[in-house]
Amino acid sequence: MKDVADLASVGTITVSRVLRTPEKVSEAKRNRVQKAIEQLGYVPDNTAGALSSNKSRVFGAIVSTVNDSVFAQTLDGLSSTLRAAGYELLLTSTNYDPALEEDALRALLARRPDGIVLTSTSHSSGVKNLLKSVNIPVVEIWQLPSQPLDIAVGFSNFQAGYDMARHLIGKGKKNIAFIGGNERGNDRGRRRRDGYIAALADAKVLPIIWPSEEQGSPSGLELGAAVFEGCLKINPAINALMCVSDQVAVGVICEATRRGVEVPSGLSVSGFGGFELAMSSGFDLTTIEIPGREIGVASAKALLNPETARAKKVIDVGYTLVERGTT
Amino acid sequence: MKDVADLASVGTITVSRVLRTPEKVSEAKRNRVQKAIEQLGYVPDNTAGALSSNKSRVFGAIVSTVNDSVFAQTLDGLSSTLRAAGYELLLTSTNYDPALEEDALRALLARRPDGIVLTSTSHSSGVKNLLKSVNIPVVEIWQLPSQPLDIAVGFSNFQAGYDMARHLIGKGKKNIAFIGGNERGNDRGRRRRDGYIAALADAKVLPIIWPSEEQGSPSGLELGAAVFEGCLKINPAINALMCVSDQVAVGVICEATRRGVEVPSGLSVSGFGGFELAMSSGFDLTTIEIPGREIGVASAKALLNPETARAKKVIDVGYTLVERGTT
DNA sequence: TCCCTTTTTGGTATCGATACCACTCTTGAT
DNA sequence: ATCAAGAGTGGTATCGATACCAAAAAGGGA
Repeated sequence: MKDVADLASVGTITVSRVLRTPEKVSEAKRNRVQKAIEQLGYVPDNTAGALSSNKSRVFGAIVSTVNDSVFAQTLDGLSSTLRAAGYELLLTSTNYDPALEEDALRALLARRPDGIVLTSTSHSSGVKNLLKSVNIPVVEIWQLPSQPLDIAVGFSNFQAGYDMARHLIGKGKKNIAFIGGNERGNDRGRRRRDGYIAALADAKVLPIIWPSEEQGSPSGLELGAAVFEGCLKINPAINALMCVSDQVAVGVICEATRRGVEVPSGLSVSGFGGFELAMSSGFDLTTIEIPGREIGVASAKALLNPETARAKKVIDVGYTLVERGTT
Repeated sequence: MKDVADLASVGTITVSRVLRTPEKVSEAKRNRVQKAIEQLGYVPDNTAGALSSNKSRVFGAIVSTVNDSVFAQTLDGLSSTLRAAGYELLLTSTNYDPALEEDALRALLARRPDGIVLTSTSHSSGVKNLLKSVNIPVVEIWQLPSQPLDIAVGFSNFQAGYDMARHLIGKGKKNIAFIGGNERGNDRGRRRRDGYIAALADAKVLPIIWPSEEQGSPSGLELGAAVFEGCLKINPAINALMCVSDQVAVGVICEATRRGVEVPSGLSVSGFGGFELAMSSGFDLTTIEIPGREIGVASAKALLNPETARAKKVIDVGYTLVERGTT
């Protein structure tokens, strides 16, 4: 920076201002500085800037996994929006192990981020204390806790489950089973199921849940395929399956096609997520579409503008029940 | 840090050593320092450390998209391995726009990473110059360029395409079409196609490629479904489809099931990628499995240990042709 | 013309860690 | 007992930017 300043015959502070607040520098000097920067191939050192200004221009994110297409969309929206504003994203994944969260957080905080994004629901007291002590914006995403730590961006899984169940009931189906959602640590799926239970209770219909909590089960597509040997064999009266995810629903549909079961006349199937899988014309799946990318974008805005976001506390991005051919 | 040092009655430098090189501090002082750290809830400031030691303990990654499940696995492997070694990952996505790469790189370099991971193939001269001037390890992943900038970790798309085509030929299929892989900027798909072409040439069979370069086309699952109205209508003799990706292959299989076309007796189908989609018992798809996570892990090791990695220059993680029921 | 306000500019201290060097204290061999 | 080698420890300068303050330059009204 000194070199640039010398070449442009200005003080170092003026170079700094050209980069951070160019409007405060006269046009003549600004141009001279910019030319010098280009000529020397100068790349500013943000670590030094972070130290002196106490602003790192970096945000940290702790996700349970990157390995999920809707999470990926969220990350994408988050990262693009932050980058457009001159910030970067420091990414850490806990691989669904809540015990790693505190370690991961500590490591992130050592990099002095200007804000943190968390995807997990419940936090250890160590995590809460750490977050309290640093006093930076914290955004919890993908769910709407009743007591957000700071700011929350997401949608109501319960309400979405409720709406989908009502949709199936409205189609005249009386024997509706809920498939999946009993994995450890996946309380988003559990809330969808709770919504389903509530909707059926309101309609005075008994809920059917498969697999039960106790039994271990395959997941994703395989679970969908297993439904025919499990759930439907036990209770052949079932004529609608409300699946915890699109993957499960696609598994059901593929297996139904193979067995010659007509969808939706013989069996209605609904999914959840709005992955590419479901949107594709190949399956024509009725599902709940979640604006994954928008969650990322809204979180980024909340981080960049914590005061306005804190006024709302909870930002509901909503969801869309998309009715297609499988119900 | 001063506070910790005072509380433990040692010099600040000893506190630093307890954190970075604990083996160089006597056990008594080390314990005292660690107690003081805990008592004060001290979280070290890495931005300051980065400034003085010229080591940020952060690596940068520029990916074309996070929104792809195998890329996601790679990121996962990368991030976990780095974190286990006390490093973090600064993630940037270019959304498949090569023009953004230089901007993204400049922004990353401002954070003084200890190394960079790139996923794109070809780089502008601006990018090359920037990378040359900083003198840190650079790892290009997911392909094996003949002239790597520094270190490359990946596998040969060409060879994989060649092998799969040979597999289909070995199954006695004579009219094998290659489906997809003509998207702009996706030269990995193109190399698979080149491998296919080479294998057919060796076997003295004419290649059939659909859709052609010129025509726009849907992608993923939809492309697979469209094959029946496009490719197979034009040339009904085709009895094997080698798809550029698992998504396309699954689209083909679903549509085939719907139309009552028997797989593999009437039509063989192969995929590429080894996504969850393909591995699931629901489809039983013959495919090339790519060790996505391993690419991430190997890249992390290369970054952490650039000297040994540079000795190899190119690290081939290979792939596996998994023969299942669709061929 | 002069004085006051506003804009533009630069010097210096500072952020919090580590590098470098110098020093003390062990330990073991002669 | 003496010395050399090595382990353990601390003081001080330093990394490269920005904050803070002060000063200079520019504009504007009387």
